[in-house]
Amino acid sequence: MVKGTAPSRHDVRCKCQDHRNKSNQKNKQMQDYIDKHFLNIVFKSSEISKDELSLILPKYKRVVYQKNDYLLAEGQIETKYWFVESGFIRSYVMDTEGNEITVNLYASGDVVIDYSSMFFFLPTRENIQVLTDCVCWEIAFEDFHEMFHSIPNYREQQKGLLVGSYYTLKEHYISSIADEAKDRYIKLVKEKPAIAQNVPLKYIASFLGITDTSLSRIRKEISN
Amino acid sequence: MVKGTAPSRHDVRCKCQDHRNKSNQKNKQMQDYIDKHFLNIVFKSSEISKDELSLILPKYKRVVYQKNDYLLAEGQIETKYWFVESGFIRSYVMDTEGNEITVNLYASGDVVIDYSSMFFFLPTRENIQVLTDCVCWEIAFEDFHEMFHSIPNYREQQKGLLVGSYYTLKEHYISSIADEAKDRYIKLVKEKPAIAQNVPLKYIASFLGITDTSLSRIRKEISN
DNA sequence: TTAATTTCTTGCCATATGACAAGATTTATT
DNA sequence: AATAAATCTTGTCATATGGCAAGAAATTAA
Repeated sequence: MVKGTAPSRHDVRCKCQDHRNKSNQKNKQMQDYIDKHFLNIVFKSSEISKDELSLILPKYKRVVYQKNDYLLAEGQIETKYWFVESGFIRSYVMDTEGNEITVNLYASGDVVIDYSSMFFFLPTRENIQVLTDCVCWEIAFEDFHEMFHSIPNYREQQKGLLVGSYYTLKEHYISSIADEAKDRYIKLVKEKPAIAQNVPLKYIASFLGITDTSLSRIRKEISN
Repeated sequence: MVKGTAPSRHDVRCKCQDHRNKSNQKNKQMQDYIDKHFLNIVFKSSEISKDELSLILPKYKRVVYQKNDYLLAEGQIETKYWFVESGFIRSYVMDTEGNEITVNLYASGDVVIDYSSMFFFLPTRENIQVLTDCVCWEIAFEDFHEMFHSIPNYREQQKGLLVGSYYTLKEHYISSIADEAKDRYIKLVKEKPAIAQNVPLKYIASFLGITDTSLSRIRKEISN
């Protein structure tokens, strides 16, 4: 988690364009760049080769956000998305009475994206706000789109992300119907301990579909 | 809706392979085949051309299911998916106490698919059961996969379906948290009147995350 | 047509969770 | 360090929904 003197998001650009040519020296630099890259972790379980990575990684830009910054606000059209390297992020929508409903909570390794806005060019309903200072890796939709069609392994990997998001959402939804609040909270603590420990209770409660009052009581009950 | 003397699902195969060659006569047949094809409706809002349709449509097979048939049962790996032409379908999972929880209800024009099973080759948690006699258009995963990579317009269209499913699920989930049961039911009646009218109350109730008792009371309240 | 299922409604009571508000505790700001 | 703000806990009471069970209504089977 970056604190205090973190550069503003506008200063931070990855200078990786330089790396893209053929001398051995540069190849070695690229190799090193890939190995040390945070996204190496994200991509390494896919079929994507080193050569492909050298095309893909430079498209991702390291960006630092400061607490309370918005990655996206209601009404905007999403033209990029993010991988979280460090920090915590929430997304929320407003219900008819003006309450903020937490739709998702993100931590290191997660993908932050509003698929429907990005793929359908629709104004988003979601507000995506950084809860602590954050380091993210951002990619523009055009770059994503170009690589999605030109690099089959990237396409498969990204399709996997989308399906994974769908799966996670469905499991969460089913749990919200089938399990009672206490069990949902226990599940969250087990599966996402970092979030359970670092995100304010009211956002977790809303994510679980209950009030902060209820969650506080549940916590008390569990600790006994 | 097909009834009574409907042929069993095993008899029904589309004989469309025959259409794929070049004589004018055959071209005319193909044109006619495309124009009258149910899936023409599904694809016509995409960028897919007639030529591409002549490659795509023959991969979809017309299948008839009879009331209470299962398209997919828990533990199986999904190797195909369906478009619904007519009839009503439910998908459900079992919760820890053995209750059936309706995850989705499908009607004409909908896509029936368990993305996570199909794309990750995982045994599904879902049971997909036909509630009335049904006509569906089935496509095998291999065919989908081949066309997904070889026909960019098809890929975009199918990506759109996936994103659309994600969007629908998210809206439904948000509604389950933000709106009370009565409003959710009213929304269903407005957005999917065919389902509200034709699917037994207990499945609708479960889909809305409440009991049939509650939904019955809500109905009464609304009618007053 | 009659019987057997399935589906839907309704009453009674229990309970999980919400709404509101007051304090306590922790964190941020000056 | 002092003050302010945000976060968390806890009490009281209200209410939406669940669990169970009985009966009515509709659909299906014999």
